[in-house]
This record gives sequence, structure tokens and C-alpha cells, in this order.
Amino acid sequence: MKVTASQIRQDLNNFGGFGQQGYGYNVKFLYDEIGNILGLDKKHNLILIGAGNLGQALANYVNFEKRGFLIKGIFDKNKDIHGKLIRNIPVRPMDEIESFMKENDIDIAILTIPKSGAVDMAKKLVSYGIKGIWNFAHVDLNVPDNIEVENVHLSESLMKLSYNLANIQDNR
Amino acid sequence: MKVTASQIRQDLNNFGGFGQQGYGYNVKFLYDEIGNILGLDKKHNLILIGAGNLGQALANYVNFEKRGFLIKGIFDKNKDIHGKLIRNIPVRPMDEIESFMKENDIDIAILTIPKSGAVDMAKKLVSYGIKGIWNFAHVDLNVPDNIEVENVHLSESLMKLSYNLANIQDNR
DNA sequence: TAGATTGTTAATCGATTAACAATC
DNA sequence: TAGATTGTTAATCGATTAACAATC
Repeated sequence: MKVTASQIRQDLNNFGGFGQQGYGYNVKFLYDEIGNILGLDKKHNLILIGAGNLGQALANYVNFEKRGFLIKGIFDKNKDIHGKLIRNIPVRPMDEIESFMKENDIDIAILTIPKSGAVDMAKKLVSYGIKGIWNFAHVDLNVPDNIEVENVHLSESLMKLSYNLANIQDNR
Repeated sequence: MKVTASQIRQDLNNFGGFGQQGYGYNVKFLYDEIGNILGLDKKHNLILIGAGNLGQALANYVNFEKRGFLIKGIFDKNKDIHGKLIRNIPVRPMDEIESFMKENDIDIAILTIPKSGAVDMAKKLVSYGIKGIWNFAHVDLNVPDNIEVENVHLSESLMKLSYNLANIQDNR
């Protein structure tokens, strides 16, 4: 993973001591402890905004559920797919988001809509009481400090690959 | 963007001077120069390995083409979708990858297959002469130093969001 | 006791920030 | 000339690495 032993010990020590000097780490225990540090012991109810290819891909990804991230509702502005089931969850119209959030104790929204509508949607979600946004739209959202935004900017990732490809001979 | 003016000037200075003291930056010129630094002036031919929801989402994303990343071939192991057109590109069986790569001057592969097959596929791609891999499988690939790998590990991203949500009150 | 491994302090390195010179 | 803005050097900060103590 290109991390030194020293780095791992330092990192772990920010959260406490999880091993035994001279003996080692209990891998299962350490794994669970890291999960707790990351907050994976807590359950989250999510909604998915935007049921395009990317949204559907995320909805179908089972491993998130294993980690306690439960997709409760799916919303899209396209009328043609309203009622369509994705992993047994019906696609709902956008104007039901507010009531759905209140009834289902939602704290995270996955944003997989085009960037044109993303900033406005983020504002609305905040006003409805969202706590975190997993943002796949290619824009930076402007939200209050107490709302967590985690960006997945795929175009930036691809440009990083591009840069590294163009500069291989310099690096190595 | 939570970057200071000083930081931007330092960063740009690693590549040269793009502005005029006392006057400012020519935005269009700077934008193009940054594109050149990132290697966006170069064209790349890509193949997509794995035509599931995520693969299809990426194939349908037009903006990559604008930046010079052209998806030339799509491959999947599922026979049922062989021949299916995604943005006018037919899905091909996996065993055609090698010959296709040679005939079409491919330098980047997008890996959107389950992690079980990803490590082996990466090895094969390297042996076929791939230069870069955009890896969406939830594993770390082990490839030679001169091959660029750019990882998009969505589960890590979600865990970061989880951690930040669990620790908001501490941070702010 | 010797070897191995984690915890913790100190040294080193690199990135960010601040300050100021150069220039329009 | 005054104000504004970039380029560049120096100071500060934080993260990585190295060294060693503690412990099995």
C-alpha cells in the first residue's frame, strides 16, 4: 500500500494503542476498532437523488449495506421511471423528497444528478435537514459548515491519470 | 475551493509564471496552460472492461470525450450483452481484448469489474501493453512501476463521509 | 537472553503561509 | 504616485521518517 510501518504506528497512535509491544496486533480486533473509528458501527439511512446509470450502479452495490448504509429512497425527475423498482425500491418524484426524509430519518443523500441542478438540490437537501452529501456531480457545493460533503469528482481523477501518463518519464 | 491565494501562486510557480505582476492572469490562457500541464492536449484511446451499470454510466459520460479520452472498445464477460450497443460501441467478449488493443492503439483501460477478477485482468492488460488503468474495482492492483494506476475506491470515499459525520462536533 | 514487535520521542522533510519585491 | 496583483524568498507548520525505549 506504499505506507511505512512507522507511518501506520503514528496514524494508529492518534486514536490510541491497539497492539501489544513485543507481541503484535490482533488483526480482527484492530479491524473492528478501525471500523469504530470510521463510524461504521453507526447505521445511516440514505436517499439517492438521480436514478441514471451511475445512481443505479450505486443502488445495486450491496457492500454499502453491509457497512450500515441503507438506501431507503430513490428519486428522479424523469416521470417515465417513477414507480420503477431498483433493488425493490420504487423511484419517486423529486417533490416527495422533503416528506420522505422526515418520515424515514434520512441523514445522507447521494447526489448523482447533472451539475446544472446539483447546487440547488444541495441547498434544498440542507433545508430539509440532511447531514451529509455524497456528491458525484461535477461541481463544488456550497453548504453550511456543519454539513459534511464528500466529493467524488471523476473528471479530476481522470485528469490525474492523464497528468501522470504524460509525465512518467520524468518521475521514474 | 478552500485554497489560499499564496497556495495557488506557489503551485503555479512549480510549472512557470503564467501571469503578469501588477496586472493579473489571463484566465483563458491560464486555463489552457493548466490543460497542457495536465496533458489534456494529448488524445487517448481507451477500452472499458466491464459493462455493468457503472461501466455504462462512464461510457455514456460525454465530457470525457471533450477532454480527449475516446472510448474505442467495450468488453464484458456476459455473453447475453455481446453485440449490444452502448453509445454506438458494441460490447465484445473478453478474449478479443488483446487483438483489439493492438489494432486500435489503446493506452488506457477503465476497469469496472468485480474485485474478484480485477487483479488478474490488470496483469493481462499490462502484458498486452496498457499504459494506464483507471481502476474502479475495490482492490489495489499490483502492476509494474511504469504503469499508471488511478484508483477510484468508492467505499473509501463513503467511509470518509462516515468518519466526518461521526466527528462533526469535535471538528467544528 | 535474543529476537521481534509496538509505542513514543526526536529529526527530517515538504507543504502551507506570510512577507515583501517587482511590475502594471 | 497609489493601489493592486503576481513572483519569489523566508518562516511556520504539519506530516513522514528514523531512532530507540518498552514489552512480549
